[in-house]
Amino acid sequence: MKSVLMVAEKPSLAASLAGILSNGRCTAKRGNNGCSTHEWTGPFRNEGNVHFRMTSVCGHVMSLDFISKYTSWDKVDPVQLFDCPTEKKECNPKQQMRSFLAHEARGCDYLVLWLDCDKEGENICFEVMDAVQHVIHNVYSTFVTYRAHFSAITDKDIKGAMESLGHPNKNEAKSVDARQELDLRIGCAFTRFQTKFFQGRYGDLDSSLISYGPCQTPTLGFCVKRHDDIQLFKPETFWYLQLVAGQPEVTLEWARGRVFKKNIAIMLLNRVKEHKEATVESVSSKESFKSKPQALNTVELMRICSSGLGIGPFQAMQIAERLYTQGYISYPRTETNQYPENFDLHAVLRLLQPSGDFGDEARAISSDFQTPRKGKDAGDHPPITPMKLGHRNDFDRDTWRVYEFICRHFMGTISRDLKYRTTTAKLKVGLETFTCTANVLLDAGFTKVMTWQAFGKDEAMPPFVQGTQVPITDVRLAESQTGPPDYLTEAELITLMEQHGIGTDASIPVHINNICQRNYVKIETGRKLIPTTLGIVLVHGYQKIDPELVLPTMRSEVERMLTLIAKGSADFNDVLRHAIKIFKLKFVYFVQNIASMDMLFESSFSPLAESGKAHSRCGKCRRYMKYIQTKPARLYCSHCEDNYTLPNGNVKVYREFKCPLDDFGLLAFSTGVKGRSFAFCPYCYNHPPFRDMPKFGGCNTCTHPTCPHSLNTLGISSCVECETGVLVLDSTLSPTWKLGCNRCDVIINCFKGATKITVEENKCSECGAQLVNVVYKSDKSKFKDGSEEKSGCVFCSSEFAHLVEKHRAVASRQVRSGGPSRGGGGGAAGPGAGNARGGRHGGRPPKDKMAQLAAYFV
DNA sequence: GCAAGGTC
Repeated sequence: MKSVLMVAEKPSLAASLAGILSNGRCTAKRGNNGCSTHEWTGPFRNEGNVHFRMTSVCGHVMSLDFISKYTSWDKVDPVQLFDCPTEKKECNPKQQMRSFLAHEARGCDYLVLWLDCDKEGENICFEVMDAVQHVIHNVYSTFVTYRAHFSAITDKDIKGAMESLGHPNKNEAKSVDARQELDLRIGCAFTRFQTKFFQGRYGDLDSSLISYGPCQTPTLGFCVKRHDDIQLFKPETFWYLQLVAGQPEVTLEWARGRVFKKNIAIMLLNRVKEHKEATVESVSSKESFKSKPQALNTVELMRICSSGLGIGPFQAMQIAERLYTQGYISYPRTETNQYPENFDLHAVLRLLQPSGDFGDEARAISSDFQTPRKGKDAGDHPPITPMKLGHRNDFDRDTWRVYEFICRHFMGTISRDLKYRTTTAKLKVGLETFTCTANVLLDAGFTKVMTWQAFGKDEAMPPFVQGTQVPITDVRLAESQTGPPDYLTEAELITLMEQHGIGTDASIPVHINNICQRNYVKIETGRKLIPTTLGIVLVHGYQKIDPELVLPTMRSEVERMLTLIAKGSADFNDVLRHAIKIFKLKFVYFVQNIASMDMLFESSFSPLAESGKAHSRCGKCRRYMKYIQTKPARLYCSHCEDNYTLPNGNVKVYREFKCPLDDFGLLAFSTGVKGRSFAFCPYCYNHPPFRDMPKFGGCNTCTHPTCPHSLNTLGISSCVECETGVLVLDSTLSPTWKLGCNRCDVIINCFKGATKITVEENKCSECGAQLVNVVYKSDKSKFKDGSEEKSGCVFCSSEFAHLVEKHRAVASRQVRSGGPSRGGGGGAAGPGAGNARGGRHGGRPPKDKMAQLAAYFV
């Protein structure tokens, strides 16, 4: 018996297709990459019975990238990315999709491709064929490989597709290859160039990546456009007449709406004032409808989640994905908003009826079932509908809200339209016309279940009778101003993206998420998108250099060229070469004129030279803080609007270290090689986290139990001179090392050139100081026996004696007792070992470190 | 460290 391999785009679809094609009689076996294989026996074309094996991929198998030589941002000029070689790599090497497919293809004579019926699906067809070409004989032959064309996952459609198999479309697949290559080259070239150009110039750019992309940049463009409209808006004053008449009194609307010239308004007012009565010219009423919704597709789901539920599209899709994998809703990524012909709407309605939350509505609708509206059938997946009844307690709050919305929306689509009556009265005063309208609800229709769209209160109207006179109670001139538009809402942005073909249902939330994460826009209350300074400056910069770079039409122009490839009317290589040439020219021009964008950056951000080298991140918002060197020296976080006082002296960023308490980037303070130095957290320095830590203290006064920079971890012994200080290892200047007192100016330089020094748990049996472990590079060892590593006591170990010197910090205040006798006057003489041990020379022995710490806690 | 497109 012959065998047929069939491949779908995702595991869930493979299962559905196998179920339909085998009439529910297939076996299933789960692969270790999440893809299942289903098997059964049945007839195939004119082969009689064959063995079917149906499996799937997980979206694309391959993705495009530059060859490894061009991955370096430092060694490669971005302009090279327009011509350099690319290669296809497996999207997810861990999945081993290619070898999985090859394995499943063993022994198969035919290949039937069930990928989604769009260009991406066509492209994946060829990825699958490539993966199995060495296993299935003649896989590129039209007698071996077939393509199923289906537009809905229904019995009829799927079995029909099996009866009329076609062939994969090479041109459509190639158009996707071209799109991938263009996006890669253009996006990466611009992104690398911009990032490298601006990153090194400004200290307070709050994004580590200044990205450009053919979808994300126009998306940002929409947000900035609205911002500019608001900024450029000039309010205009206008005037209008308000007429009060009738019994009960109503304020009527002026048919002219408003006028922008005051003297004209006054003239018209005076003419009206000549009359004491208004004439009822007509009273008419008509029935109006508000249509029930169309079946739900992805974009509409995202829009309503954002505008109605306050859940962003990215999160909404994550929730929808989870609801789908748990079987509560149908596949959530679809453009189609029309139910398939034989879709069993009643079955869905039946499963909702037992619900305690909307079961009443479900039952009411089932006895008053209405045919749903027609919409668009994109041929991908059926609309999003409930598949299983869920209960409030099954989900977290937002998941329930999304699920409940999907259920209620479904019921809305098979409800009646909302019906209301509008009554309009037209009153005439001289030549001026005034109207009064009142709406009265006749049938709530779908709003009974979609309660958030409910009709407002019924409106009343005085009993105006045509042809009669009505006394005018009052007429006055009102003044008002035109207002600016509001910022773009997320729902509006989604609509704009959809209209301009920016992104797809699956990628729209990703693009919006991107421009938020890159700090180009912020989402404020009401899910409005407010562009940041960075976002505004970027878009304005493009507009100065090459406005096309930010126009949504740029994407559609590329898509138009790609369609030529897909239709077979243009050659793949010609189109690609042409498009790359254009964008390379644009890129070169952009690079040449980057100064005009830089001017905008200059006026919005602080050049790095001015803001000093020390710029560390704020622990609250993770943005870089401004280093203000003018006294008093401080760090300023412009986002949080907080200031942090700094010690006077040299302040540098202390590598990548962060304070474990507040996430602020650690800094290193020093007054020179021979002066004091310590690590500190700018937040703790101003707001000590522990009672025993002094204000304006460094990490060497912090009693955090585990932080690798704290007094607890790096303390060695009590100070050899002052009463309360502790000598703490300072590694901020390594490979220069010192023990510094955290209270006075005592400094013990030691172990110069060591690569690593760690403070050990154990104490010296003689003086009680913590032991240290010192490591030198093998060829740089300073130990007399040449060994690389030794543990011992800084004060007592003879092997350490020649590596430890003691002196007082230079250019600092006099310490209390002083005395040149101590420790041989700061020379290299026996590191105060004498005073540390004996105390006979007036010094005290170093106390037990933990006892010292305990004293701190009191 | 980069794009956009699938899907999980």
